[in-house]
Amino acid sequence: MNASPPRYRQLADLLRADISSGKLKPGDQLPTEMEICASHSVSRYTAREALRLLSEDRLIERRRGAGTVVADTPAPAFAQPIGDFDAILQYARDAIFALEDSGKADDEALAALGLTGDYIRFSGLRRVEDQPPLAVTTIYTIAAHAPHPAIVATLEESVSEWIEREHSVPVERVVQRMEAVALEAASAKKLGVKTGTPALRTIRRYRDASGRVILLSESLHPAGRFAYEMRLERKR
Amino acid sequence: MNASPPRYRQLADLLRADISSGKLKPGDQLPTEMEICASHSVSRYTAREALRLLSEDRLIERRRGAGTVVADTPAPAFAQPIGDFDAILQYARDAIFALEDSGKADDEALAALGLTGDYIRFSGLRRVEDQPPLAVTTIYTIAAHAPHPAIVATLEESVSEWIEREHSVPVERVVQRMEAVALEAASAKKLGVKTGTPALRTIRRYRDASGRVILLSESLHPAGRFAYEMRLERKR
DNA sequence: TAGTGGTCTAGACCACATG
DNA sequence: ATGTGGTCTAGACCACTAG
Repeated sequence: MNASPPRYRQLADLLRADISSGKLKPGDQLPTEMEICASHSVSRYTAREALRLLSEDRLIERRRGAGTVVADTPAPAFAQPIGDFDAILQYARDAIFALEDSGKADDEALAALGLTGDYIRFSGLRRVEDQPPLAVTTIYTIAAHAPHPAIVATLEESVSEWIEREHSVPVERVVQRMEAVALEAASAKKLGVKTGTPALRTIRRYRDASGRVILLSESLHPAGRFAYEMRLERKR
Repeated sequence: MNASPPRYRQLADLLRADISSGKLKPGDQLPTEMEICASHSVSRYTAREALRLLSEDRLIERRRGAGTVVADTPAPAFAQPIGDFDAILQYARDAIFALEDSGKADDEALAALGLTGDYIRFSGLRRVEDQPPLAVTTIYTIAAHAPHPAIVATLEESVSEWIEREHSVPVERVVQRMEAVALEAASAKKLGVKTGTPALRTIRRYRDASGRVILLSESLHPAGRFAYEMRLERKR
């Protein structure tokens, strides 16, 4: 005999059915937590757990003070178990960026990355204590919003977070690109490996609402020191 | 002024530090919820929210009655648990899998990939018309569910989709891992590049509900022919 | 059987969004 | 000013694991 699923899951399934049946369309308000408590005779905890499930599946979006609405993007077959945007910043928080050099970005390098305009370059190493460096990283920030090098050198957060906070320029979109390359001499030397060693090249472009590239980071992770892992769960 | 983060987040960060510093190693027991409540003077809700964060990051595993342990997957400090399922499948749809060889998988190869049991191996090339091959790909499928080679050779969908459909074995979880490697002679030859050429190595493990690996695919994309791109939008 | 994590209730205060 | 979701407390019972 199967035990019946917990109430918050049954409740989530009811709400989910309202969404997938079209009774609730993208943008529509869901009942508030208190309304759900009353209408289904459950405590707020149970209602919140149900809403959390839908939220993890990206079916709804919740905003304090504003309420809960059906998300625009309809349900994919697979859902991301955790918040994608914050997760991408995880690496920036865990591995410190040891600044080695900075200055105005030269036009040739910018052109190779598809950037035009004035950018400031910050070069350094990603590392964790007592370990060989994980990567050489170069960050280009739009000159108008660039922090002072002394600030970057002591930053606890990522540079993109600093810019968002200090200049109130929200990052709307991040595109990350990964490919294999051979390390050129300069990067290889900094990493303590031979020229030509394979490396995972990761480029992230952070754009604001107008599509302008606020920040671009390029990291070169030598073979064996870094692997990028992502996990996908099938949603129920 | 920055508001301080909620207590459950601070608590999660403390526990996270114990794990990434090595004070708690994979397999070690974490304090129980009640111990955390007592030692940090928080309610059980707060302790549980903290543990939930770590659990979502796959840093710990919790079992009713047994307790909480640090997850085996070591130092995922730099393995980012994020993903976009469409992005993963995009590649399988665009590039056909040209089967070249198949047979029983040998134990040595399986062991290197962390697999045990009977698997069938399918080896081939990923390509698009009139282009040099994008990758050498090897697929291992659990023997009990393996399709006949003749079926694989003409498959329009991915092998994992075939297995799901034919055997009603739903894939519950996919983990994809990417890193840089140097190509060994055999793969380099098939791709028409020199031995030692850098390549992006992509391994995907498809698991069913019980955690068993139904299918594993390994692809080697030589430098310059393939880039993996993912796009993240800010919510809220 | 004792102790764990999973579920659930009934309260409370707060930050924030909207009118 | 009102109401929302976010955080937090202090209880409770249950299903399950392990000694």
